[in-house]
Amino acid sequence: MQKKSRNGYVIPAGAVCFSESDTAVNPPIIMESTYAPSVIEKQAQHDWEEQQTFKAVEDPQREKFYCLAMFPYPSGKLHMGHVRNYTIGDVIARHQRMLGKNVLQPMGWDAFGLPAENAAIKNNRPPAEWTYANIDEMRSQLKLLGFGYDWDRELATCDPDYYKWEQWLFTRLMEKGLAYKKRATVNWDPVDQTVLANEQVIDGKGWRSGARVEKRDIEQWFVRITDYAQELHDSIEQLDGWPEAVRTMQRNWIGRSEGVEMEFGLEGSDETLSIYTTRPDTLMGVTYVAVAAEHPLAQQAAANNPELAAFIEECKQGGVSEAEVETMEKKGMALGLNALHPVSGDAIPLYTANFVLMSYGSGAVMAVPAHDQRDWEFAKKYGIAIKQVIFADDGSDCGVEDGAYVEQGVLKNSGEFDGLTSAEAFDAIALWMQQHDKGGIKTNFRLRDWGVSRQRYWGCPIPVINRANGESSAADEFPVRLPEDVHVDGSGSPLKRMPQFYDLGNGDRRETDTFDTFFESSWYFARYCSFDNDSAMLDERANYWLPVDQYVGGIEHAVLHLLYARFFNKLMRDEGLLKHDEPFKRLLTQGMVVAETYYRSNADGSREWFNPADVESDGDGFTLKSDGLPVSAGGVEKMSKSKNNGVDPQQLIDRYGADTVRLYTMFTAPPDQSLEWSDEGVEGAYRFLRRLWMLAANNAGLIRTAAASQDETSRDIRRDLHGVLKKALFDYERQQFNTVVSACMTLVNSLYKSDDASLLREGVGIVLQLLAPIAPHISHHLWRELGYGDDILTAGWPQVDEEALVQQQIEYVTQVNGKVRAKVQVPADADQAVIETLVLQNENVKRFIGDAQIRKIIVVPGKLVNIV
RNA sequence: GCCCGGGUGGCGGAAUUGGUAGACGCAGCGGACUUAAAAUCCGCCGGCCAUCGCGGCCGUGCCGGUUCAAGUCCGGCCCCGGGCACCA
Repeated sequence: MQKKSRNGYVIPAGAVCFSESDTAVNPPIIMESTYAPSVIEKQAQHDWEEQQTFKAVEDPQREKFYCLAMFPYPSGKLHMGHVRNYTIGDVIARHQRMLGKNVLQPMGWDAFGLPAENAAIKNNRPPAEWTYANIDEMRSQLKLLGFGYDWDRELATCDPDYYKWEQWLFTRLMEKGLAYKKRATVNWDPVDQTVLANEQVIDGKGWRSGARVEKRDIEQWFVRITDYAQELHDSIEQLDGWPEAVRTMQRNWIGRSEGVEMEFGLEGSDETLSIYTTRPDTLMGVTYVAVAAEHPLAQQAAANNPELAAFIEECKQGGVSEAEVETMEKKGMALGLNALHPVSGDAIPLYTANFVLMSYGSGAVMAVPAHDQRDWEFAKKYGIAIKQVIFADDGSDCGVEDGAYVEQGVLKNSGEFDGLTSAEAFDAIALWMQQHDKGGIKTNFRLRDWGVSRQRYWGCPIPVINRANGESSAADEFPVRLPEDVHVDGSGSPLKRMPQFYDLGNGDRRETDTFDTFFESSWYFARYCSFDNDSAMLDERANYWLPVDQYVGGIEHAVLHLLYARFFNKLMRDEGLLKHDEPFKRLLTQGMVVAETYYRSNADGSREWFNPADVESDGDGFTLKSDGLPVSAGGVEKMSKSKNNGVDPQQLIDRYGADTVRLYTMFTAPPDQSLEWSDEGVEGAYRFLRRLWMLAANNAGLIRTAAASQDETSRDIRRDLHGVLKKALFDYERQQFNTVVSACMTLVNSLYKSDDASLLREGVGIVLQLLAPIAPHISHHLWRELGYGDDILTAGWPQVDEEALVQQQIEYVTQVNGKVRAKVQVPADADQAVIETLVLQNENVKRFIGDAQIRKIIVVPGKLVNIV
């Protein structure tokens, strides 16, 4: 018996809980009455370390499960986004472990990157030092959160033992012709005399100098991802464990299209201009052809046309990002040259335009103003003819006076192609091109080859030697080690000033560019399997663990990182290093962690941002706690240093413990949605864990000595218990952990109403098991303390007792004309006729039917009746 | 500009995928306990109307449609977020 207050509610029993009737046989069971996370978490983590619980060992006899969360960039301290990401991963890993799988969950560091160089400039310390210090800091924070990693496999991409293998692989790609050099456009800061990342271009200006950014072509290394475009496109089909949105984004990014390639003639020349279009049916409506500003034809025409030369110069202004190119004002200028229409032979004016990209296709596009909106606007602006050749086949309005008609239809004004539908014309024109030796059907991809050269220091050196004779050859020793003792001042890569690095004698120079950091993150998932192999990139162990069964990471990686990793997997497969075709079986893209922002505007228009913790509401506005003066709310944004709206996970762990932080991040939003921070919500999560603790502490004696006896009320509670359990197990399967936590709360609430020992033992056990992946420390502790067993992680997974769910009476929601009018109790075994009779006897139902004729009665078995 | 998501109470969210809208939690209000506060426990909690506590009408960003039945499906808009190839 537990102690009860006068009104019948359980009161905390102090440090000693005992079962009065059993004291003679069993000594009182001592259990701490207050929940002290700092103590039990340290103890649980100690137990796991001592038992080597999370050490992963290959075992072909057991079903494996490889669970991976995207490794962090070591930016300083852990932020809430990390906590969320790694909690989701750990919940899945622990769940699978409890299901009996042989689980691998590793952790490492995506350690190369731009921020280390910026920090180096600011602190005047080498990037390596800053990076390794951050890794140490963040590792210890991850450990405090109790994540079940096999730390033996930890890796950092800036470690030569790691990056030497990607250097080696790159030289293999060079041998296979999959890596090549070509000129490509970068952002150039004319003042700082340095290449800028897109992120460093703000409104077309350099972030430090403020100078107008220019486009500049330089020699760079590329990897032929386009050779794999078709396979990367087709195997998206296999990725049925990925969110549909991500598969669509990847498909669109690769951008497979069927079109026609055709040769346009050039007036007064034997040369031709190759043009690709997905709308060959509009061919007879072409009224101009546009080429990129860097196109040889434009350059040529500019030679004796100063006005054109000035325009081409103007096109060089601004950054290279697609968002910038696509949103700027569309401008162009006639070259004074004509192209010749491949079919009619008519002269077509050539223009150069700032929206045509040299790096995409042939750098030339045919323009059909009548049937393309951008072409239409351009034609209106420059007084170019608009010739309609497609008309609606149902005779509906299809004029082009107010805008382009972009639908498919029937051809007119198209000579021999008149009368064909768009689809027929596609084939007819392709055939015509083929017969006249001027082109034909071609599959095109939007995807471009992967430019991997970066003119930066803190990255993996590209293992290439640039020979005195102008040729490039692969390095033959690995690693090509990046010097770590350097001074970074922002004036370009220090490697370019280090002859001891690049000067190989005889005029041979080591390449000073480094790899895109996506290079490192494209294969780390595989290296975890063969982490200690010093003689090969990968080994057989990779074929045991891979593919990754569950990958977890931010939605912002939906295209680039995931596409490059898929590509690298195929490269490694074709190198004979791996067997499987795809690296990630199942993917969970988690949402961002966001919080309210607050600011004051400075005189110069800039904003000073205040942390939400320092702001309070005064009813109709917000004030800063320190001075009581008003601040403005800036809306909910992703937690960031720049908006000063971050919450430090460390402080929360110190105050509430890791279990509360983990529980809160799982409970407050489903994993794939953005999570809005709330301090009160954390308080609520903590309250729940304390409540669970008290339930256990108050009933420890009952639970430990439970006998199998149950009364009637217990049967009802047990039915609910197993109903909720069923839902929770379903939610685990679909990875909706917020409702798993809800289920646990519901269970604890109903268990508080019972003093049936057997029910309490079963119910508390189920709650602990359901909670074990989410709040592992408290579950680990109580499982042992209440005598369920030694280790909850090896105790199996709870099962629904279907017997317990059986009901005598079922409540039918009864609608009249689709509106709920009653809830009627019906025997579980009633047939349709009985259900209808019972339902029609209900007073409220009768009232709403009145003397209306019943047309139809719809019965959804076990649930609902609708009387029409 | 292009591609992909998302809009449900005061707030975070739930609704087993077309079948009771608002589970669970936060905040708030009322009560119990306390000398008091905190903690804890109990109750109420979308809006409007009505009433003995029966009950009714409206309600899931906006407009329209399909259906016995729509938060869920279809068409058209509005707003917010993510990505756009050198941030990671």
